[in-house]
Amino acid sequence: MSAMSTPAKNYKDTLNLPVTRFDMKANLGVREPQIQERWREQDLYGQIRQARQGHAKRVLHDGPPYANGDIHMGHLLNKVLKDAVVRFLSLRGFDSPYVPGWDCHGLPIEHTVMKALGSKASGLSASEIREKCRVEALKWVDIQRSQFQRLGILGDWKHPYLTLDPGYEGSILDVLSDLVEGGYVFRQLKPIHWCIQDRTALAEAELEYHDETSLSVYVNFPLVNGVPEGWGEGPWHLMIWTTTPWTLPANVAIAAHPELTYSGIRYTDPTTGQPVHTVLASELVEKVMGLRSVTEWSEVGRCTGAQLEHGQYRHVFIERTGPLVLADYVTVEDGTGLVHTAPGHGAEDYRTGQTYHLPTLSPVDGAGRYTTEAPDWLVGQGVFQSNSVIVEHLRTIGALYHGFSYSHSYPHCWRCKKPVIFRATAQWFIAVDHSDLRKRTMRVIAEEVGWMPSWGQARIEGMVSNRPDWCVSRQRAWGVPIPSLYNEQTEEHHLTAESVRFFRDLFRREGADAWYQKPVAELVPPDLDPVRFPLEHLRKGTDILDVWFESGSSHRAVLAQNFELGYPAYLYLEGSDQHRGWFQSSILTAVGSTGRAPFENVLTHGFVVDDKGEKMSKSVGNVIQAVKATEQYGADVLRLYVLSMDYADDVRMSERGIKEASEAYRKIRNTFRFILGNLGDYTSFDPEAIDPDTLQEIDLWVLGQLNGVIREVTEALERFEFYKAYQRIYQFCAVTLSSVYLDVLKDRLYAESPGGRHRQAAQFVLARLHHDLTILLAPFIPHTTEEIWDYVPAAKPGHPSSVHLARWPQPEPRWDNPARAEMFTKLLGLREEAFIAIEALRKAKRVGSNQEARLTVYAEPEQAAYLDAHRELLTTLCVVSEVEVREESEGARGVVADRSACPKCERCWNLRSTVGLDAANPTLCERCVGVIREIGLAPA
RNA sequence: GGGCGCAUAGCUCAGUUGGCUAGAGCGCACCCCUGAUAAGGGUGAGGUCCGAAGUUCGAAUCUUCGUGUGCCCA
Repeated sequence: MSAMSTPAKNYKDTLNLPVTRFDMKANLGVREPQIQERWREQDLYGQIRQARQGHAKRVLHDGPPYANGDIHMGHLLNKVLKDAVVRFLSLRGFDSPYVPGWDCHGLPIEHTVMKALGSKASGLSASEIREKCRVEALKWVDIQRSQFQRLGILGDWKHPYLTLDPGYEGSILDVLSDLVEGGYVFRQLKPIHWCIQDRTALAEAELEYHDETSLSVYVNFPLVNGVPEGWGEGPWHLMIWTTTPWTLPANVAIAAHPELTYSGIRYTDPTTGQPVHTVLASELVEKVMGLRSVTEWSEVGRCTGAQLEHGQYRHVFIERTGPLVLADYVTVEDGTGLVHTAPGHGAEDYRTGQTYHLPTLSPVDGAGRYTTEAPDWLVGQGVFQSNSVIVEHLRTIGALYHGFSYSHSYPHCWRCKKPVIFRATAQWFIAVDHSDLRKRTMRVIAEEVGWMPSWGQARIEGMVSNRPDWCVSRQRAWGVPIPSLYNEQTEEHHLTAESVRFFRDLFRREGADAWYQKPVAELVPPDLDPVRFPLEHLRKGTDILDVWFESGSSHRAVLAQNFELGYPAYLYLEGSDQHRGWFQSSILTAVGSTGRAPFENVLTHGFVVDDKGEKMSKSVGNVIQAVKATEQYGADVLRLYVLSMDYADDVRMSERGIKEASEAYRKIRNTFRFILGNLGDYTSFDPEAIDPDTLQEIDLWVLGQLNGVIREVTEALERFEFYKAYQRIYQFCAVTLSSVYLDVLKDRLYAESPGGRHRQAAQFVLARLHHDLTILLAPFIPHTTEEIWDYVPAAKPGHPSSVHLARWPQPEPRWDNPARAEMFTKLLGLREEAFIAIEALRKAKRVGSNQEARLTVYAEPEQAAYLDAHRELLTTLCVVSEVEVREESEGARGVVADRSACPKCERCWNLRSTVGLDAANPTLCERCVGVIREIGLAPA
C-alpha cells in the first residue's frame, strides 16, 4: 500500500463492494430476441418435453386464434396467461406440451381475398379462390407466430395445428361422421340473406344498410276462432302491418306480445261505409284509425296478447289457416302490435316458427321469382315487382286497410349494392335434443368439468339450455365442404357416416381441395346407390361447415389424433366470450361423438379494456398496440403487467399502467442485481458446506419468510391466481429484501472478511434467494429470469442449463420457526417506531444516515430483559450506532433517538465506541481492524 | 330488452363465518444517502368502500332497487 496519505480511499478498496455484469438497464428490446434465439437454437421446448417424459400429463389445449391481422392486447393477454400456466406446470414437474393452433378458414379471410380481387373474382373457380385464401391465411399464421414468439410464448411453433391441414380437415369429418351416425345431422329450411342479383347467400358482415322505400300495408286477416268472450258477432279480424308485402304468400302465423293489451274495435270503413271488426294493440288504435281519418269507431273489448294465443285465422288469399302465436319481440313502436309471421323470410319469424312447429315456406327461387308453391297469379314474378301486385290484390278482395310508401333502413349486397331478400334454403343442422344431447351435455358440464371462475358454469348452462339447433352449413368457398352428394333431378341428398368417412380418408390424403378439384365421378362413396343417384344427375353439394364446427373439432384433431396430446385436455383457457363460442362448440361435438367433455377444467379471462374500464376501439382511439408496446417496453414488462391483474374480471390497460409495470420490473431487476453483485465470489466456496450454526438470526428469519413465499406462491399458482403470486413475490422483494434484509446485510457483505463465516453465511442466504426466486418468477418474466439464471455459474453438476428446466422450489421445514417470526414481527414494529424518531432528527439536520443515530428503547419491565437480550440484533436491524434498553417510566416511553456520540469508523462508516482503540488504525472500529489484519492490508 | 359478470386510495390488490380508527405495495410530496448510483433508504399526505333503501346492537361484507361498465344474446 503506497498511498497511505489518502486512507479513506484505501479503506474503500478493502471493502467487498458488489460487482456484476448483470446490467441495471434491461434493454429488453435487444436482449429478449437474443434469449429467444438461444431457446430456439438449443430447442428448449424439446428439452423440456424430454425432461418431463413419463411424468404426469397436464395438457393446456390452445384455442386457435383467427389467422387474420396483427395480434392485439387480447391475444397478448390470452397467450401470456397460457404460457405462464404451461411454464408453471412444467416447472412443477408435469409433462405439459403446448401445441399452438390457428383457425384458418372462414369468411373474414375469404372477404379480404374477394375484396382484393374485386371484379376479377367472378372469373375464378372455387379452387382458385380457395388457393388465394390459403395463401392469405398462411401469411397471417407466419406473422402471428413470430409476434407470439416475441412475447416469449414457449411451444411447438414448428408444428402448430392449422385447421386447413389435411390431417385436421380429416378429423373434422371424423367428428361429422360420428354425429351423422348418431343421427344428429339433418337438413331443414332456414332463412338466410340472399342476393338475387349475384344468386348467393350473404353473411351479416357482407351486408350494407341503406334507406329503401317500401310499400307499407295494413291488412285485416279474418279470425276464425279464438275471439274473446263477450265481443259479440263479427266477423272479427286481426290487423297486421308489413313493409314487405311480397312475403305474405309465406305467412303462416300472426304474432302478439303476451303482455301487451289488445283492443277489439268496430269501425266504419270510410270507403265502403261498411262496419269492420278487427283487433290491434290498444295503444295504437287511435294512431291507426287516424291513418285513414276514421272517425266512427268504438272499442268493443280488451284482452292481453296471452289471451289471444292459439286463436286461428284464415290467410287472406291462400286457402289455409294459421295460429296466433306469442313472441316477445313484438312492440308498439310501429304497425299494429300484431306481426305478420313468415318463418321462411325472417330470422325472428323463423325462431317463432321453430317454437310453434310452424312450416317454413319459401315460395321464392334463387332469382327472386315466385315458385309454383305461390298462388298462380304470382308464379314467375319477381318479388320486388310483386309488391304492388299483391297490394292491388288485397285492395280488390277488401282485406287492405291502408297502404303507403315507407322509407326505412334495409340490407343491401356489399358487392352489387342491390337490396337483398331473406329467403329460406335447405341447411344442415345438428339436432341439439336428439338422443338427449342437450341433457347429456348439461350433465357433463355440471359433473365432469371444473369451471373457473365458478360462474362460468351458470353462463354456459344458460346458453346451452336455450340454444336452438346448430346450423352448421354455410354457402361459402373457404372452408371444409359438407361432403353431400345429391341427385339434381330429385334433390335427394346422400350424406351417411360411411360416405363421410370415405371423404375423411380422401381429405386426409389430399386435403379438402380434392372435393373441388375432382370431377364428381371420382367422388362416389362406396355406399352410394347408383339407382337413386345415377352418375349423370349426380352433383356435389356446395355448402361448407361452420368454422365453429372446425375449431370445435380440435379435441379430435389435436388431442386425440395427429398430435396425441391425450383426451380430454386438462385445461382450456380462453376469454369469457368462448362460453358461446369454442367451449360450447367443443363440448357439443365432443359429447355428441364421444359422450365425454373434451376438457377437465375451463379457465376464463375477461377482456382488455382501457383505464376507464371501457372497451378499446379504434374509433375511440384508446387502443394500445400490442406489437408496438412489446418493442417499446419489452415482453417481460407486458407479461408482468398482465399477470399482475385479476383476469377473472376485465383487465384494464393503459400507457401509464405499463410504465408502472416497468418500474416494478426495475425494482425486481435491481433486487437481483444486488444479490448477484454480492455473489461474485460465490463459486469460491461450496454453499452446502456452510455450517448452519453460522447463520444469524436475521438470516434464519429470511429463510423462513422465503418458505412462506414459496408456499403462498405455489398455492396461488395452482389456482392460476398469478396476480396473488405476483403481489407476494413483489412485496417480498421490495419490503422484506430491499428495505429490510438486504439493507441490513450491506454491512456484513461489504465490511466483513471476504472469506469469513459472517459474510459467507449471508451469501448462503443470497444464493438460496437467487435460486428460488428466479424459478418462482420464471413463469412471469421468462427472459429476465433466464438472464439471471446465467449469472450464477453451475455450482453443482446437474445444474440445469435453463431456468425453465429447473424444478419448482420446495420450502425447507428446517427454516420454519414461528417463534422467531413472531419475534421479528415485534422487532420490526420497534424498528418502525425508531425510524419515525430518527426521521425527526433528520428533519432537524442532526443526523443524515441512520448510522449516526443511537436509540434508547423504553420498555415495560418484563419486556425490557427480552429486548436487552436482542439489543445487538436491534442495532443491526435499525442500522444505528447503538441501542440502549431501559425500563419505561413517567415521561419516558417508546423509542427515543439521539445523535450518537461515538466516532465514525472510516472503513465501515458505523459510529462505534471502539474506534481509535487500535493505535495502528486509529480511524477504524474494532471489527474493521480485525478484518484488515486478516486480509493482510494493515500493519500488524 | 334478456342472460352472466364486475365496482375498496391516482394504480394493482388485501379485507376470515358481518365486529377496533378499512390495510399493503407502487405512484405522489418531502427528506436522507452517494459503498445497489439513470440505484438505495426514510417519513408523510391520499378512501362518500359506486349510489339509495333495508336487515342488524353493529354492514366494505347480507338483501332489494338503482348507476356505471364488460361479455354474450335479442
